[in-house]
Amino acid sequence: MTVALQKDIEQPKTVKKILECAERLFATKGYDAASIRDITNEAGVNLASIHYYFGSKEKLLEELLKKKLDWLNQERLNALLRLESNADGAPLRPSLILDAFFGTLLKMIDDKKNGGEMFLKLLGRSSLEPSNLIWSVATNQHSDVIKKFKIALCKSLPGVPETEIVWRFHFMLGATTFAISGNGLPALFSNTDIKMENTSTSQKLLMNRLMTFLVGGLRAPLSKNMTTYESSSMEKN
Amino acid sequence: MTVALQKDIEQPKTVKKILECAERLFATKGYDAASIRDITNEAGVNLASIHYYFGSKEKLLEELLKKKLDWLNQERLNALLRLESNADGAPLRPSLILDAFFGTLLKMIDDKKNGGEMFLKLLGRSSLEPSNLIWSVATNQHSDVIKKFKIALCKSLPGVPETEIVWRFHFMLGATTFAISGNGLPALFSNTDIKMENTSTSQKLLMNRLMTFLVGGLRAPLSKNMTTYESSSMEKN
DNA sequence: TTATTATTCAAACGTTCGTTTTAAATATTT
DNA sequence: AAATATTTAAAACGAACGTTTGAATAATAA
Repeated sequence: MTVALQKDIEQPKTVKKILECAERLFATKGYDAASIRDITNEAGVNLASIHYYFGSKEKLLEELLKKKLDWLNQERLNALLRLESNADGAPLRPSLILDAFFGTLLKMIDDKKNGGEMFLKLLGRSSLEPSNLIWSVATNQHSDVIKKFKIALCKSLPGVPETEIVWRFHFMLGATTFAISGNGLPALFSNTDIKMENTSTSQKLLMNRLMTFLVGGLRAPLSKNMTTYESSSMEKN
Repeated sequence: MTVALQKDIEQPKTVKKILECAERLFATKGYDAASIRDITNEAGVNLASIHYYFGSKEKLLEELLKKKLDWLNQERLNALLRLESNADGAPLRPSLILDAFFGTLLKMIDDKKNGGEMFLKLLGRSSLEPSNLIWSVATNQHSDVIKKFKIALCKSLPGVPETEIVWRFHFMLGATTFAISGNGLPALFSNTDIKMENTSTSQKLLMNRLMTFLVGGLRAPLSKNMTTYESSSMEKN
C-alpha cells in the first residue's frame, strides 16, 4: 500500500494532480480520447501546465508509465529476490514465481490510494495499442527484471525449452491483462452472477482463479511438435 | 488491384475498398488514429463516401466488426456442431472444443485474401478499447454461440463449476488475443530468435503452443478456495 | 429520348485537438 | 527593495478531425 507517511510534499501539487487525473482519464477513455483539456479541467490546473511540466501529452504518458513501471518492477524484483534467498539456490516452485510477478501486479488493484486500479487498466489498454510505448519502456528499462524471471522459470521448469517459456510468459500476460481489464466475456453471461466487484474478497478470488489458470498453462506438458521444433531451432542459438 | 477474377462485382467496388482499407488501418493505427481521410485516400475513393455508404465512421467500424464476427462465429458453431454430431451426445474432449473456438480464430491469420490477419489485430485491439463495441456486438448477436461453447465446456469438465469455466474462458481469450497481436514480450528477448514470422509453419507452431497452454490452464485442478466460494455463491443461483 | 435515381466529387463547415504565446502573479535571490 | 526566476492564467494558433452540402456525373427506368 506504500503508505503515505513519507513527505511526498516535494513536488508541486500541480504535477501530482495532473498525474492522477491523467492516469484515470487515460485508463478510462484511452490515450487519444482523453484530451489535455479533460485532464487539466479535472485536475483544476491550467491548460498549459501539461506542456510546462511535461513538454507534451505523449511525454506525460511516458513519464506516467515509467514511474509506475519502475515501482512495479522493483517490487517484483524484490519479491523474487526474497524467494530466492529463502530457497538457497534450489529452483523455485513455478507458482511462487508467478505470484511474485503477476501477484505483485494484481495486488495493485487494492491500492486505491495511488490509483492502482486505474494504472492496471491503463497498462492493459496500452499493451495492445499501436504506439507500443509500454514495450519500448519495458525493453529499455526493465528487460533485466523480466530476464531474471525468465531465468527463474527456466530453472523451475527444467524440462521446458526457453522458447516455450517465453511464449507461455506472453500468454500469461494476456490472460492477466484480460483479468484486470475484465469488462469482457464474464459480463456477457449476465444471468449467472459473475460480475466483478471491487471488494477485496472478490479481488482475492480473482487472483486465486487467475493463478490457478496460469500455473496450469505454464506447466502444461509439451506436445511433440514443440520439442521437435525446439531442437531444429537450436541451430540458430 | 485486389485481383477480381471471381465475380465479386456484387456490391459497389467503393464499399469493398473502403472496408478493406478501414480494416487494415484500424488494425494498424487504431480506431482513433485512423482518420477517414487516411482510409478514403488509401482506398482511392472520395472523402464523403464513408458517410454516404455507412453513415459515420463509427458505423463503419461496427459494420466491419459485425460482418467478420458473424462469419467467425458461424464457423465456430459449425465446427462445434460437427464435433458434437460425431460424438453422439458424449462429452467432448476440452482440447477439441478449444480448437473449434480458438483454432477457428487463429486459422484466420492465414486468410490473407480476406485480410484475416488484419481482422485479428483489430479484434485484439478492440477487445480492450473503452468503447467496448466488440462486447456489445458479441452480446447482441453471438451470445448464443458463446453459450453453446460454455455448455459444451461444462459437459466436458463436469468437476469444474460453471463460474470457474466462464472465468477461464475469459483468461483464454486474453492469452489468445496476446498471441495474435503479439508484438509484445517475445520481441523483448531479441537475443533468442523468437520473432514471429508469418510463414504458415510458424503459425501452426504458434497455434500449437497456444493450444497446449490453453488446455493446461483450462484443466488446472481447482484450489480449495474456489470450491468453497462456489458452494457459497450457489445461494444466488 | 427524357426523367429519375444513384453515385461521385470538391469544397467548406464547425469543433476539437495539441501546442504556443504573452502577460500577470508569485516566489526567490540579490 | 529591486531584480530575477518560476509558476499560473488567458487567449489564440494552426492543423486535423468527422461531418455536411450541393452540384456534377453515371446509371437506370420510363
